[in-house]
Amino acid sequence: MSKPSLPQGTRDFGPVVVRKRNYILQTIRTVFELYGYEPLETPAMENMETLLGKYGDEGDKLIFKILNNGLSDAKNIEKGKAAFENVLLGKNDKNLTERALRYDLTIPFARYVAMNYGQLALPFKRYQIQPVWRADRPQKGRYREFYQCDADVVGSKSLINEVELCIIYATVFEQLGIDVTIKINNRKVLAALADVTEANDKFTAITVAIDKLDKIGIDKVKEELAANGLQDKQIAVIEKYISITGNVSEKLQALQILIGQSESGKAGIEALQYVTDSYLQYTGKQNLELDTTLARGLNYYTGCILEIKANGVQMGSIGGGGRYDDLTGLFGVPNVPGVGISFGVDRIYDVLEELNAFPAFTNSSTQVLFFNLGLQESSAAFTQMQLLRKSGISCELYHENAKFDKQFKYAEKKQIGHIVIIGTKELEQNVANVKNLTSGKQQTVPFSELATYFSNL
RNA sequence: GUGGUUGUAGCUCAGUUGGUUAGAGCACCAGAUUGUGGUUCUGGGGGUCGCCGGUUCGAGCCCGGUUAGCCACCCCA
Repeated sequence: MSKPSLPQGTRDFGPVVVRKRNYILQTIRTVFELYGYEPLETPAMENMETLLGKYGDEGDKLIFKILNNGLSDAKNIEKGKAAFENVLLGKNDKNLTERALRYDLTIPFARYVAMNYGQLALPFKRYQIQPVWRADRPQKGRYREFYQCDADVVGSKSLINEVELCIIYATVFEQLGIDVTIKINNRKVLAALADVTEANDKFTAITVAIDKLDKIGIDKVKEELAANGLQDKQIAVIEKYISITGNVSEKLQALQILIGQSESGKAGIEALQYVTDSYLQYTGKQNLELDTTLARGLNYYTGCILEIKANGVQMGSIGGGGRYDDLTGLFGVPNVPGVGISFGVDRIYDVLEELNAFPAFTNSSTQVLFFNLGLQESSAAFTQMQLLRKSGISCELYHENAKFDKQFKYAEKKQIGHIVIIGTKELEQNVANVKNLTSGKQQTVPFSELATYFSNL
């Protein structure tokens, strides 16, 4: 038998890692609930037609497809062979695969809203924390199976939602102890830029290029724009745009001059003005930054777009989101606008690890280990242990009568803070010897006071 | 999908121009030590050198293929 292994790009999460991840997820979940968002879960797999065509050509290639069952049945063999020929041509065929693993949480959410539109109390605010799958090649911070952690509100055009989502970001990262900058921009501003540049047909190319500014620098951006067929005159306008600097109001003023005459530009500037003003008014924080070069790849965004940068850490964005006008239109229910945000759990984990910012309690769940010193002794220990457990103190009894050395090492390895020794001497007097493994101090505690002793630690 | 790089004990890694029986540290097990761990000492178990093939009298080392990890590009979280 060959060595067991994992599929490419997937991971096991051991006890220590799960505990730390749960801490992150629980923090996010609690804040979502605090702001009135409701939980939703959707299946790991969706029908192929639900997913295809929603993420662009690149996206379609990265969808994990599920092979149909029963292909070897006599009646299916011919259909299967024909379907396979289709697949070899790069097409999809229902006779070979009609289901696929979900690629993100937003499209399944849109599908859910479209299916339940009549029953939902609008606006519908939901959060969803589940894994998604992509047939991408793994690299740093990038996996084939990873968790997304989304909050969206659909059925409302109000910019109050944008403001609240920014505050949710700020609250979560404050609770996690990560100093962040929330970057905001608006796709309408970008559309206006394409408009005044007279390059509406090159909108995607422009956004993709300027999004890379901080990564590759202005010269490479200009090269990329030229490679995409933009004239020098047009590139000059774009250069003017990405050179905008200053604080929020200075940037907005500069935008006003550059693209304020365009309908779309005006709307985008107004939205940015409102969201940044309100955010400052409600939080008093200065960490919401207008970043005119923020573009974000996903093409369904139509309004404000957001991205989170952790300060003082070398790491890509740890969250992002934005407004989309008509996602459910893809499923036959038009005119349901929405806006949402997403947390990058894996990267947040890496940031906390790098900052050494996980709280101590994430290290171990067991607080107390009862030593096993024989049949009589361990029986008494078990009785005391159950009393502690009733008081909410997590504890365990060493599984067999082993040497002290072994029992100590077990406690040490599991980072259990205290051990309890009940031997024949202690048994006679109804007391236990309690040792704090961190300080090395030991004291004798009567059985009747054990629970109070540990509760008061 | 394209390219680079790595794969030797549970973990981190040595291994000379190809040459007897592949090593170290940590971890593990046993003893010194039958009710007080973390230190120390002694001994021990553990390997298809990722996998398949080729060159050679002889391959951990050279060549080809393959697979997995890591990294970069495309794209994205």
